[in-house]
Amino acid sequence: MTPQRQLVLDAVSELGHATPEAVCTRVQETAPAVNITTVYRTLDLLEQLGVVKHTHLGHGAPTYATSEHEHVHLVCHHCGRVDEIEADALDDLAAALRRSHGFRLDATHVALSGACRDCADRADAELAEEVAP
Amino acid sequence: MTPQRQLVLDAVSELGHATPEAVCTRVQETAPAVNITTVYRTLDLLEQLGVVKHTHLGHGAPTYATSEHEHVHLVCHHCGRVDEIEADALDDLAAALRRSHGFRLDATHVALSGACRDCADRADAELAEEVAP
DNA sequence: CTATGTGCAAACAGTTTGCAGTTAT
DNA sequence: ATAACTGCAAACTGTTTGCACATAG
Repeated sequence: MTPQRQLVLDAVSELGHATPEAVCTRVQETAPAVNITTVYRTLDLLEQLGVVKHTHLGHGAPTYATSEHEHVHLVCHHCGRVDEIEADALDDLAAALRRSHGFRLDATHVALSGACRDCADRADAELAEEVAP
Repeated sequence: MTPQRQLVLDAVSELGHATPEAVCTRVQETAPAVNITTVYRTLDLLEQLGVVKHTHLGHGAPTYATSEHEHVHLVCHHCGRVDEIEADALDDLAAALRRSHGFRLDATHVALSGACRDCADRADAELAEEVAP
């Protein structure tokens, strides 16, 4: 465990979900020479070791978090807001997919996409306005 | 509707889910001068018009399909295999998320990640071998 | 003639790779 | 001295942007 690796792990722990870029920026606050290449390599390594996991929240860069920090993400594709829910919220679906298709769902790896409450409400309001202006 | 746009739409229809690159390659078979920039712009346009939709199947480029072609995707993060299931398989989950979080799920926009039957079975077999070699 | 569409080159973000220098063992 | 780790530069994929030219209404 080199100093760089410790710093990367610390950064992931402190930041919650963070992109490699964000981790790098954080690490560079205390060790400016650390290169983004090292961050990528270290994140890969830590993931192989099972210490961190990455999640795809959407189009952009993935985010890394410590492995304890496991939940399903709901991302709003209007405003980008990210909510977290308990992983067991998808247990029924996972069981059904396994039964019907032999598919073993990894619910935490990819976020669910949709509209958050606020954006859904706003869309409804705008729709109502068009109908009766 | 310019010739380029028609070609892009045709390519999307014929290819099923295709990345912008793949669409471009297909279009260039009949119109070699068409640029990938035009493909991107046209796909955006067709999506605004509601004619096509894109889905994120994983890390790489998104795939485009005609809007009729709506289903949920199951991608295996071991072998990359993509299965399609009916969109209503997630209706219960969608209802639950809406009730509990006001979140309106768009089940078709992002694929569900996991292990397909073959890869799951193979992983099980390897695990058994380690225990009793 | 004005708006729209196109192609090209260049930029961009995110990520990976090759290589040389460094450090630990 | 051998292996592992790091930093840097360069490549790479996927995507967007600015600009000049062409076309159509």
